[in-house]
Amino acid sequence: MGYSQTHKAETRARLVKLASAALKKYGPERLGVVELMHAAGLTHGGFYAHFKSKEALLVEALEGAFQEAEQIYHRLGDHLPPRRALAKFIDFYVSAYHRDTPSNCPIVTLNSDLPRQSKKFRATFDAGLGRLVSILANWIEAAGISDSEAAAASALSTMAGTIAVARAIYDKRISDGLLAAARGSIKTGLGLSTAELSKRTTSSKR
Amino acid sequence: MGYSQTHKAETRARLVKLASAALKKYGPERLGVVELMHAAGLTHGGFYAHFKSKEALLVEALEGAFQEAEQIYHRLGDHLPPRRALAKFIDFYVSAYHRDTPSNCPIVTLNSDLPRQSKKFRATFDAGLGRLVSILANWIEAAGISDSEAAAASALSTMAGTIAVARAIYDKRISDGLLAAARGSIKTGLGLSTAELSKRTTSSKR
DNA sequence: TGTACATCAGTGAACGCGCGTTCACTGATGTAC
DNA sequence: TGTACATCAGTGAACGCGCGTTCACTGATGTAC
Repeated sequence: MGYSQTHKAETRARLVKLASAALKKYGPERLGVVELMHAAGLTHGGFYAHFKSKEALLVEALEGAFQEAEQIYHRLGDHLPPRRALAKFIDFYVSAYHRDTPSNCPIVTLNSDLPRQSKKFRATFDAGLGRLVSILANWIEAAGISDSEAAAASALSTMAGTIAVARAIYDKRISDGLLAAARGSIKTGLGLSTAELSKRTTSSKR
Repeated sequence: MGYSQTHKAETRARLVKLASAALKKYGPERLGVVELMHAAGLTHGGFYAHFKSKEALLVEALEGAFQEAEQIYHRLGDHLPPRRALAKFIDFYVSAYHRDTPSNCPIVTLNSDLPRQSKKFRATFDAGLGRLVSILANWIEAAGISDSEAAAASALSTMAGTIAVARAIYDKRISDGLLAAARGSIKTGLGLSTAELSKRTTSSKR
């Protein structure tokens, strides 16, 4: 009866994925239903066969964005001793590459949009943020640093703020200096030794 | 001829001030011309007697927001030795009070909105941010810390990011822990001694 | 001092556009016989 | 195997609403005489 059973689910998944990228790039306000459907090769009317409303899509897209981030975090830190993982993560996150790649971390794009979003959206953000913090907190705890949850939250918000502000600065020299200073400051704040401080991974340069 | 010469200028100044507060509270998208004029006790049609467009208003409102911030920074740090000024500023900025007071710092509210705004708006933000960074950099330099400009930019973006994320977290205990951890981390990053670390000013509590 | 006039800040109805949402319809696909 | 039928993902015109902007008008205020 009708299309194959998987067809609709596939289209839906594609929409969520596209929306997730658009959300991180443009924010909730500028993510348009018409544009999204066009990007998926469909017309806008079909949208409501998949989602109850734009808001429902936003929540799913945000959830997807956080899940993707979790995967990246895990892939980045797995099979590394915790202090190495932390240093690598900081170098990866607080990088010129991340600054210049808009569709990346939901925290950076959305933090100042949040107070204006729906309760469900904010709750999803809250939960997703908590999961990312936990990943960092695990490394921090394993590295023998006390109060790991607060330290992780502090480190992550710090990094997100740095990227957001770095994107606002025209002068690339100043912006690069900001990034370097932030990397150093965050590592020092976590008590990472200068050995790890100077360590550079490939993903941190690009 | 017509109204007194100062009347129009006064109305205009009032509009800019109201817009500045609304901008910090709601962001550029949600700042409505109709609402603004109503808040000023006028009707929306009169708006264009004062401003060429909404965008022109936004730029002036943002400039006003930064000038206000500059004054606050100066008032806070003047007549204090630089290390004390720095510590006081960090305690003031990274506080529960600041987290719970939305219409305060343009950096926190606007950082993630910026990529979607006009070039003029972004340039105004860039310039304003630079001025705030300079104020911090002066204290940092006077405190004998090297690379003061980058350190100041790093500290400020860190603080703004912390507040933005803290606002997104529902659980106040976690959020408070984040703030405390961030204060410590920023101070450590700037090499402020534990003496200054434990120092508390009245404005930091509230 | 009083009156006619000119100015222009502010009014409020109306317009246009973007955008989320609705809805009657279509046509490709799978099922029943 | 082939034909009639039912389903439903997707179509595209249309609607409604918010919001920035325009514009003909008003009426309070200051100037000229």
